[in-house]
Formats: sequence, structure tokens, C-alpha cells
Amino acid sequence: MWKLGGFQPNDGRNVNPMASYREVMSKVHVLLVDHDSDCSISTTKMLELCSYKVTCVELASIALSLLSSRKTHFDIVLANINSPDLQGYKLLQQAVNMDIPVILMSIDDNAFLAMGALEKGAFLFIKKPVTMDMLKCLWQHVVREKIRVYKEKERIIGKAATNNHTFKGIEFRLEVEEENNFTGGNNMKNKRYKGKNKICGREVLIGFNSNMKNNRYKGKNKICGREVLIGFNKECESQHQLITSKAKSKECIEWTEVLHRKFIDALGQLGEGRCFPKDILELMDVPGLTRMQVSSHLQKFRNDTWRAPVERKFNQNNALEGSTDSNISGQNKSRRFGSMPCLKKNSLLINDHSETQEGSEILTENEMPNDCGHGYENVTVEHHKTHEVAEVLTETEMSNDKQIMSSHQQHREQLLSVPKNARPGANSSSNPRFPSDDFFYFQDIDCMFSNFSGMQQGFGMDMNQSACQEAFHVNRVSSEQNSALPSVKTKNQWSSETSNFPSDSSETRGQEN
DNA sequence: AACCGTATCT
DNA sequence: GAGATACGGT
Repeated sequence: MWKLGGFQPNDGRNVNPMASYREVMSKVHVLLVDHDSDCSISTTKMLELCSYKVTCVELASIALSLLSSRKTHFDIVLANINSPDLQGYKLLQQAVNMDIPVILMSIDDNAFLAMGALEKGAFLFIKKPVTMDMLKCLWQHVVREKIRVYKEKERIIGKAATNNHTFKGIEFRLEVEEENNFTGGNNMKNKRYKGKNKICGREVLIGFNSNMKNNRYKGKNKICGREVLIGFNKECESQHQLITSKAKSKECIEWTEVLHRKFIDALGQLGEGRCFPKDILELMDVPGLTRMQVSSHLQKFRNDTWRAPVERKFNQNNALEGSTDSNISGQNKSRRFGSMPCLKKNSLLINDHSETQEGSEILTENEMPNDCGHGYENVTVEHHKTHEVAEVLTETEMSNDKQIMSSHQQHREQLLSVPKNARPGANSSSNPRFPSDDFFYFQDIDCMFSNFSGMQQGFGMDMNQSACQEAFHVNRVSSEQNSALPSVKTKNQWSSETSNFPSDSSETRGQEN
């Protein structure tokens, strides 16, 4: 139960008379989201003067990640509705789903904005600048909302109890339908998942029939990563009734250009054969981002099925005349562990940036002659020419540059001797997916980076270094933490870093079985 | 047990 | 179609 001092929301008589306002306010954690640095600084100061705990982020997407991670509990969200990443409403939606009151702010005093915000569940809509008076009563909104939520849950628990269904601290509704026409949800039709009940969030039908009497679907189920008990009684079973569990919809993070650039940055630092989600996550150092999310993004990126938000919009607007990429679903069956995403030539070049990206060409494995799908023999990066636009050499070029080849050979040997690749069960002898001796190739991170930034330039994106640093300057309250955030790297930095495979300080990953 | 890569889902 | 999730494998 949520408590403030001696206050218990279910019993108004238990208010601790000794609890001063300040004491109460000091227990309220405010998530402030505002890209306007002047405003956020002043608001933060005022909030802190009120004794609130404050976490300040600049972008709604970052706030979303923070909320998703659930590592920190926030009691209220105070957000600028005009977040540059256009995630303001998404943030609102997520916070509402989490029963966190949201106060939206805007520089515009617009009735439509206000109505829209309230309609979408905002607790309050206020015009900036916020004042001390507004903030002083913030805690009351929190308390009122807590009381409301508590009563709501109590109501639901009561209902659930009368139906002999277990309610386990998470809001979901149980509805019993009369019809007996259940044929199985999508998840159950899928043979692959027949063994377990897969609930990928959102609304899911959890049904059973006479073939399911082994109670396979009784007990723990996961909704949005949280355990939920979905029980049913015999009465229910005999009637073949359905239990509909409506889980809160899972909020997705959006891989914005800035976030993706961080991702690319991490890939560049790790290098081919070392691009593991966990390491990428660590290097990205984005609060709230999870390994699963990185993993998912890595998969999309490796398969070339991810498009930057700007590109999506661009493609939508231009309807992609005849540029269907039949290879998009052509996934690499022989995926190497930790492999660098191998970009398709046109995956990033939605505009022709060749004039600004001369010398940068990325070939798909399919496009590489005689590469047997490995790519290594035909594609490499000249690591020594660190101050040039990265090169991807064709076979012909390779034959003309034996010096490069020998240096590459050294890198290969160096890499092969690095224990980090010796993942548990992921070695060349026991795992066919592990890069065997002839498997390494070096995807040029410079090219990826160049193409990517070229694309952004093509869309007039302001992706200069300060902008990126700004975008990732997450928590001004603890700014020392952010000073360690990796900055955007120049091409030269990329080359110099990727040219070496640093002696790996970390031990072999995972554990030996 | 942790984590990776893939398949599949929403 | 992007992102989340389930699952098998190591």
C-alpha cells in the first residue's frame, strides 16, 4: 500500500497529525519532462524548494523509458506537451496506464490542446510558465489520485473475489462470456507456442476447452512482464467459459534517430563479433532502456527491417515507387553471435546522398562476389587509414592491396585470440552460428555512420554534436552522471577505435555449463 | 541462470 | 511494420 508518513489512503482517519506538508511533499517523486532548459531548470528549482524529489529529463521518449523500466517509482509526471520527439501523448498514455497522474504543460494556451490532453487522460493542463503556487499543491493531486486508484482497485478486487478469480495486484478485468464458441486465440493456434500460454500484452483471450483440462493455462501467466494469476474454477471449466484478460497495453519505446545513433555508436565501439545486446545497452547508457529492447532493435537492424522514423514518414509520403526490397525478409540463417548488422545498400539511403558520401558504399552479402555468404573474403575495412572516409573494399580492390590484407589478417588473428568471443556454447566447434575462422568480416561502422548522418542531413535534421549531447543529457538533477555519457563520435574517432580490438578486460561471458 | 538469436505476435 | 515477447539453445 502506498503511504505518505502516517497517511493511509484507505482510511482518512489515519492521517498523521505530525506529518507536515513538507514531509509529505518530500515523499512525492516528480518526473519533470521539458526540453526547454530554462523552464526545466526553474521548475526543478521550484519543485526542490517545495521539497519534492525531482527527476528531470528532456524528452518524452526518455521519460517513457524511465517509466517502462519501473526501476524508479514516480508519483506524478509534469511534462511539456510539445516534446520535440513527439512522444508527449505517448508518455501521457503510459503514465495514465500506470495510474500516475500527469500534468501537461504548454507554452500555448490552447483550448484544443487542453481538451485533447484531458481527453487522453491528463490530470491537468497548465500554461507555462508554471508557478510556485501551482507546484505547491502538486502533492494533493498525487494523494487524490492514489486514493482514487486504491478505491478502484478495491472495487475490482471485490468483484474478482465474488467470481472466485484471483486478483494479484495488477489491474485486469475478468469478464465471463456466455457463448461457447472459443476456437483459440492467435497464440494458441501457433504450434510453436502450444506449450505455454503466450500473452504479449494487450487484450488476450485465455480460453480452454476439453482438450485443455490439464490446467495448462491455470496459474502464472505473464502480461507485460508482470505475473498475473488467471484462475478459473470448476464451474467456469464446465461451462467452457472464457476468461478475458485485458492487460494494459504495453508501451513501446520509439527508436528515434538520436537513440539509434547511440545504438550505432555502441556498435562502433564494440566492433564486429562483439555486438551483444548487453554490451550495447551498457555503452548506450540510456536510462530505462532494456536489454530486450536493444535485442529487438538489433534483430531488426541486422535483418534490415528497421527504418528510422524520418524514413518511415518519408516512405509514407512517397509511397516508395517500386522499391520493394524482397530481401527484407531474407534473414541470414547463419547468424553469427555478436555480429555487426550488415546493412543493405539502400537501407539507409532513402535519399541519394552519394554526393555527400563519396567513397561510402556498403554491399550486402548477396551483392558481394564469391563471398559464399561469409563476406569476409570480400569485404573488409582498412583500419589503418583512419582519417579517410571508411572504405569497403571489393575483391578486386583487395587483390590490389595485399598490405591491407595482411593487416586484416592480423586483426583476424587478434580477434580470434580474444576470449570475449568465446561465449558459452558459442564457439566454432559447438555452435554453427559462431563465427568460424573464415567467418569474420568487418562491416565498416564509418559507412553506417556516414550514411546514417547523411540521411539525417537529407532531412534537415539537426544532428550536430551538441544537439545529440543535449538530447541525451538526461537527468540534470544528477548531472555528473551524464558527463559520462558517450558523445557523438567523429569519423576519425570511429576509425581509430574500431581499428583496434582492445584487449578485453571482461572475462568470458555467461557461464560455462 | 543469464543471455543470445530467432520466430512470432500485436 | 516497429517493437515486444516467447522460446530454444548454450
